[in-house]
Amino acid sequence: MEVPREYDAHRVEAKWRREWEGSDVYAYSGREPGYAIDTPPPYPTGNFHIGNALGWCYMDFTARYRRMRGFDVLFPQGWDCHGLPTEVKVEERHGITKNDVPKAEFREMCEDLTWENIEAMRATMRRLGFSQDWGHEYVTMRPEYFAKTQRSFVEMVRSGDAYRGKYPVNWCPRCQTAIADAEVEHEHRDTKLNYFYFDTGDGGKLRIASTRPELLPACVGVVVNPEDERYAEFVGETAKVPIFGQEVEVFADEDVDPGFGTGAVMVCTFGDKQDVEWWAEHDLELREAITERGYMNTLAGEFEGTTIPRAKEAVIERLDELGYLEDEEELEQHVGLCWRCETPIEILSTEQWFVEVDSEAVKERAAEVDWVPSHMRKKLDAWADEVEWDWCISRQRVFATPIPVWYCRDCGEALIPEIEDLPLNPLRDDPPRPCDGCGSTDVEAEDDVFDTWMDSSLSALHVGGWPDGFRETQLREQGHEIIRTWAFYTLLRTDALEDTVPWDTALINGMVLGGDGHKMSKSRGNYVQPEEVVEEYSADAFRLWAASGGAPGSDTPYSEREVKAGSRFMRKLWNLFRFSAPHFPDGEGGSAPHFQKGKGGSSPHLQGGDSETAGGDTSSQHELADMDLWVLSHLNRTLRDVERDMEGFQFQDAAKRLRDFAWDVLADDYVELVKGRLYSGQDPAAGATLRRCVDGLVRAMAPFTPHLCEELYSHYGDGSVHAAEFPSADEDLIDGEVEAGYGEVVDVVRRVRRWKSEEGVPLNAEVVSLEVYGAGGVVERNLDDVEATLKVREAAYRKGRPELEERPVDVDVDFSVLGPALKGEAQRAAEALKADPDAVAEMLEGGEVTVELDGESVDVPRDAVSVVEKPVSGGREVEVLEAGDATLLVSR
RNA sequence: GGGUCCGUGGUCUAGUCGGUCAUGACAUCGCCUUUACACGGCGAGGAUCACCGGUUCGAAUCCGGUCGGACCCA
Repeated sequence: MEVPREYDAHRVEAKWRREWEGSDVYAYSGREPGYAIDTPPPYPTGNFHIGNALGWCYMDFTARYRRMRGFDVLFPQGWDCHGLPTEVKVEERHGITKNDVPKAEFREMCEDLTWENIEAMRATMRRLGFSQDWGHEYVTMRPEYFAKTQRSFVEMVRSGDAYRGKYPVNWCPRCQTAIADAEVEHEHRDTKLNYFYFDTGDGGKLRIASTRPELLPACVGVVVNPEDERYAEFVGETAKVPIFGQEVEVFADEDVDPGFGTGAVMVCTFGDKQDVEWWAEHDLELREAITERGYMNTLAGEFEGTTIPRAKEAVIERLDELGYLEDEEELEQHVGLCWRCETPIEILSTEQWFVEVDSEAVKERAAEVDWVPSHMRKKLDAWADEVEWDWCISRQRVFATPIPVWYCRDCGEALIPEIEDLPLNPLRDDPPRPCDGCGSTDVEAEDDVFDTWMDSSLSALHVGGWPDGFRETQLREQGHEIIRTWAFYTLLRTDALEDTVPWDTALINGMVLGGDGHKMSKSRGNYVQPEEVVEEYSADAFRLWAASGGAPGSDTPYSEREVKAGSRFMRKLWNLFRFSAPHFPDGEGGSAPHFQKGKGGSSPHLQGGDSETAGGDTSSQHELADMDLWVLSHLNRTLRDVERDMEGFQFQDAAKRLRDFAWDVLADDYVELVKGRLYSGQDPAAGATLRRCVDGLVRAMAPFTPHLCEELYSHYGDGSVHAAEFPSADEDLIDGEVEAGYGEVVDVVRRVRRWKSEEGVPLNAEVVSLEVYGAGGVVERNLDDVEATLKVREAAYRKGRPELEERPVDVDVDFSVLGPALKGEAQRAAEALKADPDAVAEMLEGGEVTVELDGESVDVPRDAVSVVEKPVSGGREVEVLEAGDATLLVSR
């Protein structure tokens, strides 16, 4: 195998990217067992950002791992196209507003922009090496998809889960559309609390405080706390609204905070959600003074046609002129804003379609899902408890799925199409039949469209095969900031439509933080683009950062250092492979050598070649050395733990384990120890063991660093590593005794190497003699390894201790024994024992161990203490080293 | 204001159903060119485990509080 000296990540990654695009390694074919991922369909902004990339890395690790585990993985990519941001971009780009051109033409412009943006994001995804099956891509603006959105609506109307009605909704005056609770953001704004009064019948004054005096024309009542004695006399009376003159009733409600303002509140339709509650509960009149465009209407009289902020100023001015205004004070207020344009929202009562929200049902479904990390479910539950209104699904926009409904002009009934009529656009298509109610053919098309979440909340259903049957998907991956929207709506819709859960597991990623500790965002300027990282380092290095940056769910600081560390590890693997490959046994294809723990008492063997066919071929069996068993135990222990980590989506643990094995165990210890045997050329077990370890690493790392591992694996000439089997642990080879036994040899070698380093002696300088005292039998029979690795002319194994004076220097106390035995005395007893190691040593030899505390002799359990002895060389020209329990005498 | 998570060497981080001496990476410093790798190896220094209190023989770990941060919500 010819392995180039340097790993050229850019060349290699480009090569395999091309290769994979032309192959079907990632294609889903429907074989069992299946593993379906409900990949998020991102909004096609054209920018696949680093936060997206983190989540996609998690999915890709899982997809690749599952494929190697034999699952037929469905890793599709969707695009959640509809929505206002694209409309706004299109308006900017063409210098128009959506009303300047026919809707169909505007929609086409939106589609064009969307395709461009999708292509840009696809390129980034490919560049990062994600293994989606592009044959299963879906695009929500395509009729094939939005027919499903429409169908889901029709089904939910029929089942009573969706309905139409006139209710107060959140309204954005700028976007001129209704929006859902989940789309309302909140912000602190400085405003003024205005104190003024209403005249009451007998010449009295009812003082109220309001932040929204411009809503006086919409005032339909005044409410006070029933306990508030100041206002007891007014309850049931009427008051006259200043300027506008309507008489409104004063009533009592416990929800009024007597401590805020004057304790008397005016109820307007609608200032806020509290108004809506009072309005509904006390059956008040509906007086709306604000238009859908955010201007005052005719009810506002002289203020008609002004904007809300201007009306506010003008009304305050007029109140002042008329002598009603008494005071103003600064107030920090919480304002609801449109999530998209940050315009303060209004609450208007309009005719809309709604989906019924059953928070309890959603929570029950959420409880059936396995959340990783588990606490993320609390976020969903908390939101479910908070939702106040049913989900308003109508939007007064253009670029969205049309609501497939007509309304009868004669009897007003809604005409809902049949499933087979879908997809359709009522503005373009003829109604399929006359009105169901009166048979009239005079119908009017609905020109509202659906909330985009109506499309995207079907993603799991779509991936799971709906409406042609539905099979739960295995994995949903998303960020925790959209639990209240996407996760919530998806659970709700899957429950309503299929009476089940959308996914087995919800894996939630944290935010990617910038250098300032805040979530990375363009507006903060703490932003790094994934392409930049890939350009400077590599996709694989970026992926290693994503894997090891933190546990899924926790926020992960982006760290260039981590990316660099990843590159360095990749280089280590490359060099490890380059060193090892020439020593791999000849004539073997892709299968790594198979090892067998010896049966019937014989020692473990390995078999060269293809394990399936070489089962009885004893001629190719080689006897494994202790060091081989040692490293194989470590390897298999690592693989066992890695499997557990991958199953639990703990990528950072898996990556760290593999790194530790590769670097600390395999490269730093085993490779150094095995060199002697490799160079002798007489020991096929050495190369085979090395092969097995390297092969296990290459396969196990493949989900994380697919390009590097594909390149390495290609040297075997056995196809794609991504079609290979994930290395499973051979439990028989995991043996703590083997690890401990040969571990002593490793300790000896490390200690002497360190000594050489401390002495400033080159590592390959010869050591004249080495005597090892007090080590186990494994060290005795592996002295050759020690000699070869350390260049020792002659190593000797000795029983017992060297003839050196040994002096007790310290006492080790085992608190897990001493603590329970002596309770409160433990700490002092330990101090007393440590103070006199000689005495303790003597007592241990004699039998009973006691300690004097306050003049009293206290018994100490023998196994709670052990004496630490230090050998003291008696003037000999040797160096005395400690390696674990062994004592080494070296001379040079 | 509420919820969730978090606060460990200069930086990032492991450990958190308690057991003396706290893990690793990056950075810093010292030594070493040994036929995979000097973008390497071997070492060294560096942490009152945010703070206060409690439980306990014993707390980074459990409990309560304080302060600080992030995200979400009001």
